Amino acid sequence: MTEIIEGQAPDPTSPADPSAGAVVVPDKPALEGLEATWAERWKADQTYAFDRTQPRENVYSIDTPPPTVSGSLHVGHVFSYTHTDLIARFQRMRGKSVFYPMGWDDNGLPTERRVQNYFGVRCDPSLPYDPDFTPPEKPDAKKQVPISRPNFIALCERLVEQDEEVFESLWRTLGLSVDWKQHYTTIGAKAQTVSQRAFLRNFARGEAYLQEAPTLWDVTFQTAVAQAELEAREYAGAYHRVAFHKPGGGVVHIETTRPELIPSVVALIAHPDDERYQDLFGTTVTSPVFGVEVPVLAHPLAEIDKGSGILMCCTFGDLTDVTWWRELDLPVRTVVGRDGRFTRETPPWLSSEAASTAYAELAGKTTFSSREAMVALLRESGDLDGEPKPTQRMANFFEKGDKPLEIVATRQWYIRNGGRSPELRSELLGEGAQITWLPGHMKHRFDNWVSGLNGDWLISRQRFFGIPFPVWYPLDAEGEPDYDHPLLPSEAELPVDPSTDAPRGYDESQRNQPGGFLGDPDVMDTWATSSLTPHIAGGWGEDDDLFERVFPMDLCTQAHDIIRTWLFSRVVRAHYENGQVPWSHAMLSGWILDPDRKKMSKSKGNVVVPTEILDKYGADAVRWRAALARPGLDSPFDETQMKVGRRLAMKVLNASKFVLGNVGGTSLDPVRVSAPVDCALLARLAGVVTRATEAMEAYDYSTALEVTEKFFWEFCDDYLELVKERAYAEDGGEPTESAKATLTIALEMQLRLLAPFLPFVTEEVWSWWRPGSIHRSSWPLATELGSAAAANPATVDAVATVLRGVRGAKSKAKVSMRARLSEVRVTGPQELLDRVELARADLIAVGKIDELVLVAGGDELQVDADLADTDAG
RNA sequence: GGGCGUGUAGCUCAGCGGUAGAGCCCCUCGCUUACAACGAGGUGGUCGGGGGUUCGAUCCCCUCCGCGCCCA
Repeated sequence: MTEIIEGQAPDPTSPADPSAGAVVVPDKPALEGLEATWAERWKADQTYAFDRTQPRENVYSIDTPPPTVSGSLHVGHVFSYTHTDLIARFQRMRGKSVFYPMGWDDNGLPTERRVQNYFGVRCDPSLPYDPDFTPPEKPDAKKQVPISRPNFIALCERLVEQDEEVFESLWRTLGLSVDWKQHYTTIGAKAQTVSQRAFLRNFARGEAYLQEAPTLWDVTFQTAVAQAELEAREYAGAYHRVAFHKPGGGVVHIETTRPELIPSVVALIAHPDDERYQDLFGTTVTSPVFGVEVPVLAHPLAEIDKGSGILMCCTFGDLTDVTWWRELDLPVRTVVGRDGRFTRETPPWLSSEAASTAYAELAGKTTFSSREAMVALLRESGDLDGEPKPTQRMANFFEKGDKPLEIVATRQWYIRNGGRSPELRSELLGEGAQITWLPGHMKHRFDNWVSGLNGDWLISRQRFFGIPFPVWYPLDAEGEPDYDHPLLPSEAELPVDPSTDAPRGYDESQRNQPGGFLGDPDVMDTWATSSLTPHIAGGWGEDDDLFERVFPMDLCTQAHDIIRTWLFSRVVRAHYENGQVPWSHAMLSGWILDPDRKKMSKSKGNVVVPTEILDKYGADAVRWRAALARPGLDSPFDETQMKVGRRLAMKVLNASKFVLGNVGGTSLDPVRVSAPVDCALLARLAGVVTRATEAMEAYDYSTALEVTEKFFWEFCDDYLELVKERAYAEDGGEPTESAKATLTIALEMQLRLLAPFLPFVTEEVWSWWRPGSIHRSSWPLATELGSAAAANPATVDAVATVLRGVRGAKSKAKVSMRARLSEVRVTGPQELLDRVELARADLIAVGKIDELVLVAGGDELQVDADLADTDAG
């Protein structure tokens, strides 16, 4: 008996060994329990271990999205991760050493909130690290204990570990062929070091910079928000028609949805072509209530046909205000603070008695309350024309927030992403063109996003749970920070946390002291970390030998909604760090929609929990359904489809039981295949192998499954039925041996074709008589079949047509398939009749036909049958 | 408003220049020694509407309509 060493594919072209060991076929094969059995075995055997001794050309490496561990997974995730696994398994069977790591995204807001609630703590970066800290025994969400950032991160890691176990178990049940030894997290020391090192290099090369500028600000989360995190939503508001006063008397009306910002007005603006305001351009007007003098200016972004055509620019009400501020060189007049409330102190430009009295009505209020107060003031002064008219306006929201974003001037870290540089934009578009997009049209989304960028990538967040910036600022004698000369660690010192570590040359006692230092309190945005997943997973800077074997990667897979974030940001970082794209292929999966074609989301309550569906139908069935969803196409979730996948898995078990158990097929030697119809079947199979292989090579897993599955059902329904009698014959000699060998060869090859899709059931059957794991065996080649497949596959069709005709006749006569037929007449062109003749004996036996007559005539095969008398009626 | 995609049997989807396909659903029959949580057979469509190119269009071009996503 031949032992096959793991990792070494059996050589199917060698003469089949009849001694391939005992065939053990269960009496009643079942799908239940296969996931548990094989997931455990694969883990123990390290079936999917990455062989890092292989050179780059023998490696296939994959960058797959690290799931947010504090979130929950739904069927959509299960589908798209399956798509990745189909490719991974195919490449592994093609002989590649597959680098398929799994990461956990435990960085960012969702985890932060979960830790706060779970442990009853909150992060206060100003506190020192307490090595002996233990969280409160009875967490009280209302009395959260303040702790240092390192303590907070330690708790996050503790919690995340539990989440990760649940996730890993789900992925193992689903059969993802991940190498679990390669796993990483986005908050761990490795990710911190990589993120900080990349940041230091970006800074050294001038790609990262610190700037005080108007920033989109979420008042709920108290943090800056990047362009990629915006979501435009309809927001109920009202147009207020408000009078500004001309110097010589008379008024000009503007319409605004945000009258509360009148105290911060810096100009009125109309379109340069707007006839109505030509006389006003270059003059000044005074604001109602506050009496502040502002210029009337012209700018093409003002829309002539919207409202009165003229509007007020406040710094800052929206992003257009930022453009005007920049392009028209306007002053900054900030009234809304970071907490979303109007500043308590009266701003200097409102120093007149009337203005400061009026402002007192707004100070300290939320934008909502101050709007009411402002409207009252306008009514009082008579500057509100008519009543506010309700409207829906589009406002920018943080995708996780529920209040419209404000714009405040803050100091933030940015990475240049082309938003302010046409040259860089075109370089990045050029990088996008290097990637093979699957499907191709997804490139447009990338191009559109890059072309539409209007500012650099804001990477700092005023949060706690994230990767800190490795930066301190020296404090001068007055205790004022010098932001122009940040203190940086060396790469060897990484990772650092400036909230607890002191910069080189200082000690902890100098923290926040005049002449001392100040740690940068901010953390990196979660995308700033995950933009480096190929580097984190690939050991960049720590294990360069590994990195060179896996980078640039072959494939990135993800859903299409994060092209603008995750995909784009990785292109930016690899462009800077490696001067190339991070992967050659990007495969975008669609979404799973609920039956009403709405995207599944937790808030809608239409999420299908993956564990339920896996329990109910089995992993192979769920994977089968996932494989039907082609790259980039959304597909509605339909449970009835899972049943079809389950039936296929069941059929694999039963057909295998027939071939290996009942018929007792063992030989894989194509030389034993002699009957013409058997050769034709193998010829057809050779064609299937070729087409399935081409499809898989083109990442078209759906087509590969389709052609394989179609053949499999025909194999079961037609061929297997046709040769049943011959295969069962006890002293059938060569014809029987031919049938048995054909059945066995075809089954074995089909198992390998199906292995990426149905890893559990194919492995189960493989284990009945083949050594090793099917997942380390080789992807089939048409040439394995040799001359046995050198026949015309059309014979299979001709014979199957007759077989179906015979069945149809019996079905029409409403008799059992076992009923005898006294005579069957087949008419058709001679060429086809010759093919039917090749399987005469099989047809007679399986159809229980007394006499089979072939009559030339007509263009296609027609079958007529007479029932034998005994069975008629 | 701009961009991308999509509209084929009741449902989910293939096909993309040469007489409409699959699975599910539905109907009928059948327990035949792989499979009754099964098998066999069958019904079902003016390929979104309208123009055009072509000997011929579901497929190519134009236009309109519906739906989805991305960006304004």
